[in-house]
Amino acid sequence: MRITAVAKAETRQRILDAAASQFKIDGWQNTTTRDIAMAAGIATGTLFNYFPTKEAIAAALIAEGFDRAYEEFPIGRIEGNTLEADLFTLIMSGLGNLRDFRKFLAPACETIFSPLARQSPESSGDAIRVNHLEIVEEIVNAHGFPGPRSPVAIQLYWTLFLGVFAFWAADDSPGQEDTLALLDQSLKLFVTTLGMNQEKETYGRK
Amino acid sequence: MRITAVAKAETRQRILDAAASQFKIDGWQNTTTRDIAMAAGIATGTLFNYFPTKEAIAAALIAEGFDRAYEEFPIGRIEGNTLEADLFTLIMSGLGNLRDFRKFLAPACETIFSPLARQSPESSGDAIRVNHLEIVEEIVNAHGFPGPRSPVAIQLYWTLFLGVFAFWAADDSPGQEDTLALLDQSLKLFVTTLGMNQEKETYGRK
DNA sequence: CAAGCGATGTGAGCGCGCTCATTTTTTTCT
DNA sequence: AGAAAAAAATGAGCGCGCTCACATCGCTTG
Repeated sequence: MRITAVAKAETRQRILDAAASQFKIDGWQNTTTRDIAMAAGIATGTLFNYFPTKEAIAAALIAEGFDRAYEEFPIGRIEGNTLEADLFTLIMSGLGNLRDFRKFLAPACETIFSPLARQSPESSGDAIRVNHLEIVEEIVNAHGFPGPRSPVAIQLYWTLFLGVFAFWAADDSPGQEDTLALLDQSLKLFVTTLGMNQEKETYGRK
Repeated sequence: MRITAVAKAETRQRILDAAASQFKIDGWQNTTTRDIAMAAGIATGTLFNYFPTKEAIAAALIAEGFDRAYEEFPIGRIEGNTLEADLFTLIMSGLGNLRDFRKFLAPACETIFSPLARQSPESSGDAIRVNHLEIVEEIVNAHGFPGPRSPVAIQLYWTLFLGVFAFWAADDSPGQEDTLALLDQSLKLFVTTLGMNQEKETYGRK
């Protein structure tokens, strides 16, 4: 039982490594699940014992990157920073961790992140979304906007986040400075929304 | 040459009708291109002479709905309305035309609209996006925000639009009132952005 | 150690979107 | 009208993501 648990974790990691390197070589579309399985030294069927879908593999890579960003984020928060600055730091940290995957993960994220894919309640991307929103909620609260947020505000945040993510994935400007500008502007708008909702609770579902 | 042109248009329409009704019955995922072809009375191969991909069929249905909205939109515009109000009218009109498709088109749009799918320059959804942005640009200009818009502003608009679209597709609140609230708020933010960019041109790519 | 059993690995096979060599239909030319 | 060329339709077939009936492993028990 001990041995197998370790073996499973190792296999899982081997799949992720194999997938990451294959994606880098051939891109998302051109990498087949058979390729990944072969590179990881397992049968195709086995691969699907570890990840329910091909996109779940990519989702796991993305989740890893953002989880690392959450851990790195200073527990105390605030320290005189504005809410915008904290969210800016958090998001750029997450994107930074995904730097290596930027190019080839973009097409994958289409399916993972799309707000339109919401029909599958336990999709690969849903966990990432929920997790991310929890962290953001926490930070927002720490800055004196007591929750809970209205559904409109949450929806807006996620929409803006997706927009930034998508832009970042395709942004070849030097130092991704265009992404920085977009993120800055997006966060300003989000905080504006928070302010509005704080004054007049017009949009929450009753 | 005359006869075939008419026949081709008829076949095209037959495909769209067959697809729409099949989608309604079985949803997007469960409808196969073979189903559509059979229902339209043609071979599967023929279907792909008319539409390059399955998603292009859905894209055509969506484009039809929005094109109708563009036509319906009063040419004079403005007439004392705010920019928000005009955009609100336009978008709600487009969504209204897609009412019948709302439920089953959502998963399709994932691939069509996703900002992450930008890698394919002549994808089915790209034409819809470009077309829509042109109309919006025109309306914005008519309201005294002379173009051209900064890339950040355009990206933000499309992001917000997608968010609204996605929300609408899944919104079962009575009369889609939650969508109305989200759209209202989204447009406010967009106009805010326009105002900011007008005063200080900070974010445009040099 | 052998038998039993759950957990894990396996790969042939399914149904899908889509392709392309071929056949069928339509148009053009004399 | 008939022959040649162009356009359109066809469906067997390909490669993909994913499944599932079965094989294999490794642990527990007598």
